[in-house]
Amino acid sequence: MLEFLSEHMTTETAKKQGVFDSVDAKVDFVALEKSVMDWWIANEIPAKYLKRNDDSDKKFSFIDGPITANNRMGVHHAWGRSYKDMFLRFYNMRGFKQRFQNGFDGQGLWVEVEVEKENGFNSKHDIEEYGIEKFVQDCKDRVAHFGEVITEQSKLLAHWMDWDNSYYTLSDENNYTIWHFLKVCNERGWIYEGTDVMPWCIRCGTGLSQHEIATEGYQDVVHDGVFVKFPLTGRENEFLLAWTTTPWTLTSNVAAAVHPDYTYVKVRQGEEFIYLIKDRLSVLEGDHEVVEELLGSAMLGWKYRGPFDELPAQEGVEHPVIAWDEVGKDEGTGIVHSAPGAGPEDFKLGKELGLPVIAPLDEAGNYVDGFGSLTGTNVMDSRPPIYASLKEKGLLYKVEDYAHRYPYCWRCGTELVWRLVDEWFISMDVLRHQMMDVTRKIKWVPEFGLEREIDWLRNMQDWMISKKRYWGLALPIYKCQDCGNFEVIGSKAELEDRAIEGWADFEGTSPHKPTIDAVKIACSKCGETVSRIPDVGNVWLDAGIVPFSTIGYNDNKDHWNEWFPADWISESFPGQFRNWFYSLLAMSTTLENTEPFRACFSYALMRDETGAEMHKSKGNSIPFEEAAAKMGVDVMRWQFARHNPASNLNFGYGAGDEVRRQFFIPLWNVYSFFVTYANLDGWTPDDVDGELEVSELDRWLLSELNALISTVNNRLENWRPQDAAREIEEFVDGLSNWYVRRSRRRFWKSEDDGDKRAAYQTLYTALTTLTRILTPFAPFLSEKMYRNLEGLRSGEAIESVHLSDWPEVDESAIDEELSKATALVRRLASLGRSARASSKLKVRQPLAELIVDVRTSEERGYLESITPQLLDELNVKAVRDAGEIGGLIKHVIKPNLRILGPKYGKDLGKIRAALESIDGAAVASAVAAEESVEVAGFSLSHDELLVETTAPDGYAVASEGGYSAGVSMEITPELRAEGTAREVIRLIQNLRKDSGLEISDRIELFLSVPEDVAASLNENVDYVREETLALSVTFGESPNGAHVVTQEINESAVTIGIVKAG
RNA sequence: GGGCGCGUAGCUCAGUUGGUUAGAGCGCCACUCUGAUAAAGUGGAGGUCGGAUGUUCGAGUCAUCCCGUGCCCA
Repeated sequence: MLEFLSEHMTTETAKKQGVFDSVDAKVDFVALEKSVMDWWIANEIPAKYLKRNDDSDKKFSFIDGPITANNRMGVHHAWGRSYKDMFLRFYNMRGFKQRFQNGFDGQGLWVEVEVEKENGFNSKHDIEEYGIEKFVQDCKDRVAHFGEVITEQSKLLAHWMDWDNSYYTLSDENNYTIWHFLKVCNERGWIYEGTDVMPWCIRCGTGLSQHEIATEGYQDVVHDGVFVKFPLTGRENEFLLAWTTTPWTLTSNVAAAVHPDYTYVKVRQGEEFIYLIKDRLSVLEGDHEVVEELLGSAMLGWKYRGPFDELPAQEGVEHPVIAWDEVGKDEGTGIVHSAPGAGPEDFKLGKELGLPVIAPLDEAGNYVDGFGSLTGTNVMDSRPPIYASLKEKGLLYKVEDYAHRYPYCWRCGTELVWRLVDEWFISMDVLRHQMMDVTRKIKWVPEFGLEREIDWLRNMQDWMISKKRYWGLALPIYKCQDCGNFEVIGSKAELEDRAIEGWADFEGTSPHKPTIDAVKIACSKCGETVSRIPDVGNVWLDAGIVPFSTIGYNDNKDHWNEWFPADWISESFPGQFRNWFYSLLAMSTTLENTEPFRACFSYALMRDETGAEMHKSKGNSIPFEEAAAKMGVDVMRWQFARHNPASNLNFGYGAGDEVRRQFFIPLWNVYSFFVTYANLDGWTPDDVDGELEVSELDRWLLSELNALISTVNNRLENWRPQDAAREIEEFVDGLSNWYVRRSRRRFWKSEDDGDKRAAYQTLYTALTTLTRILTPFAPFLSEKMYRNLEGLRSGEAIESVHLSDWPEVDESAIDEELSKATALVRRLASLGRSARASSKLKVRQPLAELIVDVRTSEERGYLESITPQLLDELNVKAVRDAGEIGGLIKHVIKPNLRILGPKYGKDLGKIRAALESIDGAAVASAVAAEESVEVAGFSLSHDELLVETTAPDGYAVASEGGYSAGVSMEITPELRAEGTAREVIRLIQNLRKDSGLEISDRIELFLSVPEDVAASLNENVDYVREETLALSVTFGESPNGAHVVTQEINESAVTIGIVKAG
């Protein structure tokens, strides 16, 4: 057994000044991060990092998806920003030149809504009263403010971007580049003004595009389901029973739709006859009698009196029964009230049939003229008067609750209505197919992103690009009120060229409302003075153009060619397939017919730790700064990095603590261990004199290290950070729980020999290499370790790990055989411990032998080389291969399926059956002799069979996956004595420690023990002295002043005293 | 109604081209180690891998259908 202390490692050696700053075994990661951050700032490391590869020929082009600068950023943003920072760091350390440009999104309704809230506005009227110019300025100010806030927050995350050069989607360049895009669309004939019934927010006073209400715009609510009687003309006392969930639209009823192929019934209730679909008879109240069945087609062409025929708006309208295939029989009455001015399907149907359109609402949701007493009242208040009117006319059959999903305004939460409006669109007829081709050229991560995007493109309608608001892209569409011609202006210069008035007022301002609207042009068809349409643009135009606007598409084509397309973009996927990814694709396809990015990395949603949605109002959301201050940024980033991005992330402090305890603390312990002993020994990395005795353990660690670099490279290159992080975790586990544990005595021992120097050299190499691999994931800790291990030591060293090079793989260091052999030792050692545990025999008690069984002859071949490690790990005196023990044990022969399967196919069944009853011992010896065996008429070679063995009686065995380890349970007197000695040594070591002795202090040892224990100790007295640094061993009472402890060992009371020697 | 995911231990998840007896962490209980020590390790209990059928010598893995769930669309 090695002694771990000696002369020269006495007090004076311990005091020798080490080259590394001492490392506290306890660590406060948050405080550590603060000090690293301060050092970065003081030494301008981020700035140096950004410039690191300015002269490189290799480029990595990242286009940032702009974050909305409308509020503070939250932890869910930190997730995405951590990915961005991670991959950019990886490529920076590998020498790729980058732009590091962050983006802020700033135009659109979301900003308007917040500014309205700040000012207490409730409607567009309030804004107009306040003044559009002031309002727009407030919006700009808000974006500038939150741009700064998010910048500062991001810096806390160690998100290193070129913060002074962030782009804003509200910039002139961005807006004018969109103009160019729109002009190109118009040149291809894709831009048109359409009239349609659109979802409309009466608070915001604007329509919403399909992109905006899909999915997250819906809420589950309960509305009134209203059953209304429509009196049939020419059929006395006969009524259609219609059904609607939007009673306000009854005022605009024009027709009633039935399904021509479904069966309807005529029902008598009292004096009246009611028609409805047969399947929905259950909706009727009270007694009824079916008097007739008829097909829906039989009802076509019937006329009825509308429920609000008295209104001027209804004057002259005839109400027919019409056919519609979409009529369902699962809800309502199978008779659908149709109002082409207030429902999208109704509008489409009405258009086909040439029905009149009655549009009841203005932009604030008030009834327009022609609706009698309803005129001027709001749609949201319309239920009571409408029900009252229907009752009065005897048409209201009943009202009941109806639960359904209904669209709401995604910004302000107001219930939407359907309104007939004129909006501007980009036709997708041609573009959609071109976009699909472009989409297929891109690498989507996760892969199903491709299908999602294609699916959206296949189904999406034309892109509605107009919005009747104030703050946003000024759509450069000029429509002549005289001749109806419209033109799209493609640049500022073109506008100046075409301007016939107002240019002087506009010049010097940004292209926003209201200043842009001072400029008028002359109609190219009729010469009339033409104004811009008042609408602003869809916000996804703003974000979609950035691969053009931010890298010089208009004014520096060389630069643009250098950086376009992006190598990589990254964003959260819910929503982005129809938003940012979509608009990027649309604009790049239109302008260049090519992909705007080569790889798209996307990730799911952040939830709280229990998997619930995070909401400020629910109190389960975590502010970013709080998370940074409580769990630390590295822990947060690691939690992000190790997660599978395709599934939702349950984020929280519990998970963070797990990361800290499972990963960071063991890593820190290794680092702390290294620094402690290197300092104690005065070891430095420059300590290169003398031979190194590189051990197998050293070679193993370096092999694992180089394999790790290679794997991490591969995983990150393929956008799989979670795999990279887990590989690193595996490595750190091996480093901590195998390399360091197995190497401890090499560091403790006295001689300054080649073996010890090799251990230091190896561990140092592993740690310094690991710091670099960790850098993209845990930028603070890696810097801290790097500074101490390398940066502080020499003026020539690169000052920051973030400026250092990513490690190269040394293929020659990778030894797969050794890696497999070591994996086998670890596995067998683990099984051996398991066997010991089941036998209740402590590791401290030496045992005579370990019998191991492995699965393949390849593994059998490793046994000799790993035996010393097994002896040491499991405290046994011998290791035996179960295959050599012949008749003592039972053999089970199994087919090696991986070889036999492809070779024998169906015959494998026969072989298996034969093996069930074969003579195991005979086959085992044949296999051991590498002879072939006859089985079921087939000649199988030794490597086509697997021999499994079980240990004999008297052994405790553990097995798993074809591996077994058994320890002999028989304890001889000699083994017992040694075990006892070990117990006593442990007691002495504890006592030394509790008594405050230095590691290297010598002691006088006094033992007051029963006779049998004394005998055991006498047999092992040299061992006891070496291990405990005892100069003398005395059996008897301890002198006064000795440190004393009494404890029971193997049912005997033992009293030990120690006195520090000399 | 259609498209795309997901479904593996009580919970959260891993499982690379199909291969022998499916793993980890957390939680619970017990134990071990004790000069990395407010760390670490080992064991126990816990799985018909959502279900069925098929392909195959062999299916957690591939195919089809069904169930549940989520997202996207109608």
